[in-house]
Amino acid sequence: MSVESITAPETGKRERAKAQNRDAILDAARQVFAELGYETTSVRDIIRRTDLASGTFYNYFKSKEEVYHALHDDGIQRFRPLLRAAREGAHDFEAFVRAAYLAYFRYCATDGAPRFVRMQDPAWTQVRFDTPETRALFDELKTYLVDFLSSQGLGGVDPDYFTAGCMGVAERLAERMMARNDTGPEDAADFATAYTMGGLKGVSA
Amino acid sequence: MSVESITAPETGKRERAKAQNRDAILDAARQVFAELGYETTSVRDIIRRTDLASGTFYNYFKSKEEVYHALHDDGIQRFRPLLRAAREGAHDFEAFVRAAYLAYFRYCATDGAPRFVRMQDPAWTQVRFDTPETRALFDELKTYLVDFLSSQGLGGVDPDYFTAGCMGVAERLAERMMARNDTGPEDAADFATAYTMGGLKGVSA
Amino acid sequence: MSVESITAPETGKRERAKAQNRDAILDAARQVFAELGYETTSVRDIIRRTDLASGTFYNYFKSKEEVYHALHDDGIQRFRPLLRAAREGAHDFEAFVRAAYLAYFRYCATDGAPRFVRMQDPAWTQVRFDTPETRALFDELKTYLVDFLSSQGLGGVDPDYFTAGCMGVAERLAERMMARNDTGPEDAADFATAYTMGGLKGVSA
Amino acid sequence: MSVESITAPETGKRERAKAQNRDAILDAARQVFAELGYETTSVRDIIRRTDLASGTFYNYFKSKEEVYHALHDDGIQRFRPLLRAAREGAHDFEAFVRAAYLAYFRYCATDGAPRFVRMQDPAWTQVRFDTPETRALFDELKTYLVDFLSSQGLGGVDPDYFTAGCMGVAERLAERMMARNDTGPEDAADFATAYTMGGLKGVSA
DNA sequence: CATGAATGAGGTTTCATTCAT
DNA sequence: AATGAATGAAACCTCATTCAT
Repeated sequence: MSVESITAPETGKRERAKAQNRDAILDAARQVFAELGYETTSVRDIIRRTDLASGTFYNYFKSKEEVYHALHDDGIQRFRPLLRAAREGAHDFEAFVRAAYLAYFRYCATDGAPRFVRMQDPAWTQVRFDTPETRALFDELKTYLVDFLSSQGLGGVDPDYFTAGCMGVAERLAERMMARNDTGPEDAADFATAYTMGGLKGVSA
Repeated sequence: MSVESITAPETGKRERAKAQNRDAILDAARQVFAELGYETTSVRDIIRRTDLASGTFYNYFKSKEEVYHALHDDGIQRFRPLLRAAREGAHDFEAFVRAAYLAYFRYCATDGAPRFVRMQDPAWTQVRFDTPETRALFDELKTYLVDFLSSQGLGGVDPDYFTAGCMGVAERLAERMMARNDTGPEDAADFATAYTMGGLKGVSA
Repeated sequence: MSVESITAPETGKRERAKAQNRDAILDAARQVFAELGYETTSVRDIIRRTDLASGTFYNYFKSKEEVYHALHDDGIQRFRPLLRAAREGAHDFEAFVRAAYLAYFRYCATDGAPRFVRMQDPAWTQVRFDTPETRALFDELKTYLVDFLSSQGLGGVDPDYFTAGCMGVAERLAERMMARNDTGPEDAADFATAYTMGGLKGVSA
Repeated sequence: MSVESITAPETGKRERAKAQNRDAILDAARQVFAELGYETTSVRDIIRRTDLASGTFYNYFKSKEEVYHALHDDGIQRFRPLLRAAREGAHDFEAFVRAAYLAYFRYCATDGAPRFVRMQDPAWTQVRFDTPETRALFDELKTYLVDFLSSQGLGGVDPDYFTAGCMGVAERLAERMMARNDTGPEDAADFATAYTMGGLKGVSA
């Protein structure tokens, strides 16, 4: 019996299989949501993409909504460290803003469908849930922004609206960035940073 | 009662009935979508809210998606004249931006339905379709912005990103505005305008 | 337009079809319950015996239990007039008792499975629900018995126990009668009447 | 105790554990059947009430039906010695009848489980299986009754019907006894004995 | 022997849509 | 044009049972 098996007695085959299955379901769900859209996707569609049996789905998730949330929250949990790193690496406001936007656009470009979009003619469907994770991300960003603002004597700016404005810019630019071929995360981050720092004056400079 | 109704009473009644039925379905759909969310709502849920029979639905719409689009596009069609009016009444860029934001926030405040949102604990679901109408609105806004920008010698600004940024700001601020009690369309329009014109410098001025 | 259509405008094809379908489901259910037993039977088993589609079942009944009740209550409703007739035709207690037992045993012998019994090796299952109809039958019988008892100055007999005893005799004898080949409703009614009137003394007389 | 239990102390423990597990399952089943009714209960419901794993169930029973039978037959096996005792303690027919009824009503009052009844509003469901045990009980009772009858020169009484009548009276009175608050096993036994010995004449005496 | 996750058949139920009235 | 019952595909989900650990 190895030391390993003492320190991690729970990591037997069964546990590994469980984690693998859960991940297999999440992966399949990510794909199917991206292809069919959230609404059109059924639980069957998801499990058909795995080599698991239908009943197995219900050992891991209660419903399609629950997988969606898990996926969504996973996404946010992967992004939050990036945001935190942007915060920690940045020593002035503009550097933070740029790093945060860049992190987000890169994340969107590389990470599987951050928003599950059915990109088929004639319509795509986008579903957004407001979960605790979503709100926590919003709040984390707000905190960072407020810190910088108050350190610069800009306490008068409405922090809620400012945070919302930044997120709106990020979301919509990400959407355009991914629809276009002539531009990537760096361009988008440059634009978004200029817009956020100086508005029209910033972007036209 | 008009002459028409005497000579051909059936026709007038019928036509009125037809329009009434269509409207009844749309009204019911608006309510139900708002209550249950788009996904959860079924055609049955919609017709149950009217005093029509299930089959009658199909005399007016082919599917739930079609009603949704009709509702959505109706919303956009109600908004576009407002945007055009903002354009026509404005003689400089900032005046246009302000008027456009104000029109949008007022529209959201009074006609909350276009973004069928289920605001139930603990999550809301927002579904957005990308329809020709949606794209036409985006393009109309882009045209207006480009006109102003080029008239000011700012042709170097990426019009697609700029439009996207403005719409992102509008959408997210609208969301916050409706969630908060301490602020309304005017405040939101002031903030959005300042953000769009001058970014952080604008909003902190 | 005939007089008929005025007096019975509701009796169109549709109404007739509805009644037929309901009956078809009940008939199928009666058969299947008798063959498979209540527990083993599924809603699918029932509709498979009809030429209706699966969904149609749910236009008529909410569940297997509901069909069962309908069937059960139907049975009781068919029996109650027989009991009432026994009461009305009888001028003394013993005549009533005999007529009632005979009606019951005949009813059991002819009417489709009054109790749904799976008579297969190695076990049968008998399910009994206690519904308002069941209780109403018990109460009706009790009323008749009490009337006769009090008219004979036998008010001291516990009417609840007496009624229960008679029903117990009826049920168990019916069961035996149907399991045996050497005896029929008349014999069973004779025996039950003798038992009820005079107990051991009665039956051995 | 054998040498075995010294050299292999595990065996004793294991055997005890085995018996305990079996009993745990039976106890859980008794509860769940009583609460949910036979049909509604699933094997999962039963094992969830124990601290055993689902697979363990199948080391002891093949199916829900088998547990049910075990429980049912257990009940009958607990009752049969009481019936035999009634027989052995009684020196005339009436004494036997009274002792048997009393034993049954007491048994029902204390050991309600044998007739797994779900007494929920508005209906209860009673399931009865006809097993070899059930038939053996019927036959044992019939034997005793026949013995007494023939010893009294009453061979002409139909023993099958007579036994059935007695059992019907017992079952139905037990049901009423348990539903009522004003009466107990002794009253019920008195009534049943009077009914069985003298019918209406008996109970009104 | 106990465990408990995986299995997948099959049950329940909903629902968009059709079509006879 | 309105009705609303019938349809049956297909969704959801449960469950008894197996079997690797």
